[in-house]
Amino acid sequence: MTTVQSQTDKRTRLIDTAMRLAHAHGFRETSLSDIAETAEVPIGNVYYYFKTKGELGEAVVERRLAEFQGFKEEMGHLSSAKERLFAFVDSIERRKDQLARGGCQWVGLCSELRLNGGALAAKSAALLNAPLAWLEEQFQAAGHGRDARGLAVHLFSAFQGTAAVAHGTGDPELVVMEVRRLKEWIAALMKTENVTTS
Amino acid sequence: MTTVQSQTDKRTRLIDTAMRLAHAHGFRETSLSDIAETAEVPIGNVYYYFKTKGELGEAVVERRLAEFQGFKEEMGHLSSAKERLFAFVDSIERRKDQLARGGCQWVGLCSELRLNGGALAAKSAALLNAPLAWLEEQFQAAGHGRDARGLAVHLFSAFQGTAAVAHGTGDPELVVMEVRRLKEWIAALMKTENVTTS
DNA sequence: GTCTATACCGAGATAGAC
DNA sequence: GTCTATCTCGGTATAGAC
Repeated sequence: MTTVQSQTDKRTRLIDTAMRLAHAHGFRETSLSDIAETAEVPIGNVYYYFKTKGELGEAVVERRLAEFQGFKEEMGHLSSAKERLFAFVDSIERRKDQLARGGCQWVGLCSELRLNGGALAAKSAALLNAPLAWLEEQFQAAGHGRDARGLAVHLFSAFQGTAAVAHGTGDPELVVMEVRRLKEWIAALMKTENVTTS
Repeated sequence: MTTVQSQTDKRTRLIDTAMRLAHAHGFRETSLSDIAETAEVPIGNVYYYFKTKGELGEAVVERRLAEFQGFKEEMGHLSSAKERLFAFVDSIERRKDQLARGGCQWVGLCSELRLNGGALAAKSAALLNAPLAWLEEQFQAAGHGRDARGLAVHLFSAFQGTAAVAHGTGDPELVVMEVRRLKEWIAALMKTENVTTS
């Protein structure tokens, strides 16, 4: 049992560390040695858990996707789509420092791995599409079925752009400014045609 | 004279190629061999023009900055800030395919080189700040001095986000959708307090 | 000024001892 | 299952012939 646990511990530690370092410096920029050293796992031992670096990358993508799944479930407790949209925006503000330091942890990874081609590229596209699809559902549920896709793209773009600019300037306060604007936008939109719950 | 010209030609070709490949695959991902081969300059010869890869990177940044300077000058022909803001947005739409393929050529480079530290990082920050400052001036000139900075950040963020999402999905039509939205936003804003020319 | 050959290093990956 | 030693390759950079 101890053995099994220490196995999963190491594996988990490797993924965690890879996730953190990849967010800070980019995945390709991060060497396996860096990851192993930071995770306190002997360098060569990494290959016991992951056959290639790409496989570790997949694990990181899956972890990020799971992260978003977790977010969705939290949102499930809220009763209206409007509340969920506000909660989404709030979650952006809560991560302002993280965003200013390394950009968006989902789309940053996605656009980086996109070039790799193969299974990784395909899988990483979900990092973009999952949040987009979820936002689209919310707008639909909020009675904006007509251009739910457009609204979702707009909100998500605004989020991405804010992350990019905050990262570029290193200023987390820009996130706060933009979040306020986004909230006003959602509020105005919801007044237009306020329909239903869930 | 022929000799001198072929020198500058090679140097120029190297920068051009580096710029193109860096936009497509990222600067660090692009090897000097790739650049030299594509530019049809012998590999080792690169070091006659640039002592290090970083120096070539600087040249690329400078070229991108010059590109934006050129844009500013074109905009100078327009008589009102409002027109210039619309022209900015139009220029985004014109580059939709480029954006869908490789993201924003300014900020993409900036955020990539940011990690490098040193002179390159400092210089590349201008890729973000120059457009931001210019947008701020336009909003000021258009009579929105109060929150010109906020408006500039908003517009530029929207641009960046659109580029990121279009790149992630590979769909240039998202740019068109967002551009329409941005134009409406500017138009509404200008009605609010329409003041002056230049 | 131009180009070739090569040194050098760090990264990913493997073999195999324990 | 765990870890060390090592191979290989590709990239930056240099020395030096022409």
